[in-house]
Order: sequence, then structure tokens, then C-alpha cells
Amino acid sequence: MSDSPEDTIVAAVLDAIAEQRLPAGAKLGEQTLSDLFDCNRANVRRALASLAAQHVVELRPNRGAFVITPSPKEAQDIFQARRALERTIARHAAGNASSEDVACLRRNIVEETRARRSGDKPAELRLSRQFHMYLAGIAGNKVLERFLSELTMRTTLILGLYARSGGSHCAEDEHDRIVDALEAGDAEQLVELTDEHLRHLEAGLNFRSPKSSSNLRDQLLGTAGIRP
Amino acid sequence: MSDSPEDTIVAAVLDAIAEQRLPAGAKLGEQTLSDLFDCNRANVRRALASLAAQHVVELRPNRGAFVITPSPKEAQDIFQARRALERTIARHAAGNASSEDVACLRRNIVEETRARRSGDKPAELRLSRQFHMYLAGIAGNKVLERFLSELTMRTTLILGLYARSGGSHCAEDEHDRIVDALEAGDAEQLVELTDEHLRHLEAGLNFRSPKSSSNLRDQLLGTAGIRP
DNA sequence: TTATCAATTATTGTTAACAATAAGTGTTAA
DNA sequence: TTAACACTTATTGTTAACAATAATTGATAA
Repeated sequence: MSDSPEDTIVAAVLDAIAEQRLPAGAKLGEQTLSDLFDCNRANVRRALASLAAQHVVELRPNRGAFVITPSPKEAQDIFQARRALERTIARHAAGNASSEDVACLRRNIVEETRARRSGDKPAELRLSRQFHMYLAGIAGNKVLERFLSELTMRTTLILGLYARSGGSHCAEDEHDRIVDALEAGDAEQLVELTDEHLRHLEAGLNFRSPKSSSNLRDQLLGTAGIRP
Repeated sequence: MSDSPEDTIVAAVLDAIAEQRLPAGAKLGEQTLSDLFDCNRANVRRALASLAAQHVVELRPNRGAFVITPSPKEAQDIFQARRALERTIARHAAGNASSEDVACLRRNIVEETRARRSGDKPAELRLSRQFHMYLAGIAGNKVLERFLSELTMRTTLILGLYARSGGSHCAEDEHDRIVDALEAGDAEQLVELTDEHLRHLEAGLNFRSPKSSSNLRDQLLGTAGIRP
């Protein structure tokens, strides 16, 4: 069970991002991490190099490591890539899903709605991401699964920056209808629903007012809609 | 022009793989690399961590870093993923290509056939890969571009392991016809030609007799088709 | 001759100390 | 009061020495 310290750090950072505990732009100091996971700085450095290679973290020379803050253009590229990957995943998942898979996905949806209702945003984000990754697992292509893992991570950061403040970012029942199509084995519909789902998610973004977190100003003065 | 030593090493390793100078399974010793690029081992280690995160290199604890040797299943996953990515790339490239792009691609094809005719395999592989990456550049999606870059790299390793010994692995004129469709702006045909092209490439593989290079036996006794 | 074991060698992993750089703080002068 | 400057502090980058592990070689015994 005990991974190498490097893997532990990478996993912890990714988990934290997936639950929006680490916002875009957050600094990942070497000392801080080596204290936290008590290991030496060499391991921390390797972990950060890994995260940087996955484009989840940015290394600025002589400055340190920071969680990336995706630009609007990058956000667009990421959604385009997600559609390409997830359409393919959907097509292959359609023929592969067992009844346990379907049951597991439905349980996931129940938990997700519960989290949404109770206002537990971190849990909601984690579960939503888990839903998409579970589908990728059913498709059975490790390469697509890993690419999607990276993109869902970056999507979480995008949502943290550009999500429209008001409504929640997923139509209530889209995941439900996706599982319906999966259970029915209707590949074409599954593909279409997946595509639509991602388009809706993207349509819910607002690039006008990025919530520049990890900026003291916002954390002290609040994020009220008034101009500075 | 002078990158960090880490980037230099990463680029050099990737170039070497792209030209099949580094075969699957090759060992990348820390000392060797730090001597070669004269830098300290810390930089080498970070470079190897990056390459490992890209799944181009495998880190075995206490053993060192080795170029990955893709399994048949991985090869299949990689080609499936490539089709998903390159179909999308093709669709978006169709509308974006300038006449300079077309000219540049045609020049690339000329060089490629010349390399094939003269039996310069490293150049042929590099140019073929360059062709696909150039198309990705036209599509203008950095995320897809990076993913494809990783997969073409791994494809080169796959070809080194499983390419049918006889014929060359690309139908002579497929790249030509792809550029024709691109020039005509015919997105649908471009997508179909790209898909076919990748299927032909995959069909040219033979998983029965992997050329287990970086194995002294083969390098000394040759790769004659006789059973050991 | 073959197999097992011990000793040597080479390579990776870990640690700490030091240097270089950037950021923050306080002082001084206009 | 403000701006520029020097100084202090914190953080990253580099290096070398040492420990731990694996591979190789040679020796010994069946």
C-alpha cells in the first residue's frame, strides 16, 4: 500500500485539485511539501517534474511550482479534446458495460445529486469527475483513460476560474440519460448525449470575470460583483 | 537558444526515439546522461521523471530508466487513440490550411519518398512523424498536438518492435491523397483518408515475432528468421 | 562441469551543505 | 510623503559525499 513518496505527493496534489482545494495559481513550495509528506526535497522535485509534464503544474525558474491557470483559449482546446476522447470512449463503452457497471454508475449519480443538494461542492466535483472516469474505464483503453484523467483535472481548474456564478454546471439529469443509453447499448445515442453534455458544460463558462483566486484581494474583499 | 539542461535531455531522448536510434528497452543510465550533457545527476533525474510521466520511459526502482516496450494491447490502444485524435485534427485542419501549409506538406512528402527510396529509415520515420505533427499544428489545438506527439513517439517504438519485416509500412501515396483532400478543403474525405491511413499502418504489424532489440542476442546473431 | 555462494563493482537513492536568486522590509534622502 | 537603495529573509538551484541495492565476477564444492 505504501507507494513511493513521489507517487504519494502526485496523487495528493491531483486529489486536491480534483476537489478544488488547490485553486489555479496556488504555489507548491518545496519545503512545504517535503515537510508535509516528510521526505527530502529531491522527491518533491521529481513529483513536481511529473506534474509539470502532465501540464497540471507550471515550473517557473527560480520561482517555484504553481498550479496552472488555464487561459480561455486553453479551455476551448481542452473541451474540444475532451469531446474527441469521450465520444470515442462512449462508442466503445456502449458494448462493454456489465450490469454491475450500470449499478455502480447509478449509485455514483445518487451520491452526486445528494452532494449537489447539500451544497458540498468538493464532493460534487469529485463525483462528477469520477463518473466520466468510470466510463473511460469501461471502454478499456488505458491511453484514452489517462488523457481524459489529465483533461478532467484541468477542467476542474477551468470551472473554478470561469464557472458562471449562479447555476450549477451540470444539467440535473444528463448523467442519468447517459447511463440509460449505456444500459440500452445504444452507442449512437450515447455518443450524442456525451457530446451534448460536454457542450453544455462549456456553454456554462463565462470568460469575462475570471475568479482569480489565490489572490489575497478576492479572499479579503470577497467576490462580490462590484468593480474594483 | 540555450534551454535548461533538463529540456535538452528530454528533447534529445525524444529525437533519438523518433529516429529509432534508441530502441525499446534501451537503458538510460544517469551517469551516462549526465556525462553526455555535462550536467549533474539531479537534472538527469528530473528529465527522466518528465519522460516517465509521458510514458515514453519506464522507471524501475533501484534499476534505472528504460525506454518502454509497448505490449500488443498497448499498441492497439495507442492506434485507437490516434484515430480518435487524428480524425478530430483532420476535421479542424480542413478549414485552416493555408497554401503555404500545403506546399510545406508536399515538400515533406518529397523528402519522405526520397528517404524511403534511398533506404534511410531514420529519416523516413522522422519525416513521416513530422507530416502527422504538421497537420496537428494546422488544426491549432495545443492539447491534441501534445497528445499526438506522445502517441507518434510510441508508435515509432511499436514499429520498431512489430513492423512486418518485408514491405515499408506506409502505402506510397496515402500522404499525397491526404494533402489533396486538405487542399480541396474536403473535411469528410480528409477524415476518412486519415482513418484508413492509420488502419493500414496498424494492419502492417505482426505481433508474432517481436524484434526484441536491446537484447545482445539479436544484435550479435542477427535477426534472421530462424527459430532460436 | 555445473550450481551455489561470496566478494567486487557499478548504479541508484538519500541526505546535507552551500550558492544563487528573488522577495520582502526598513531606512534614508529628496 | 514618496522613491530609491541597501539589507535581511526565504526559496530555489547545485553539488558532493555517503548509503543502499542490484548485477557481475570469481571461487568453491558437489
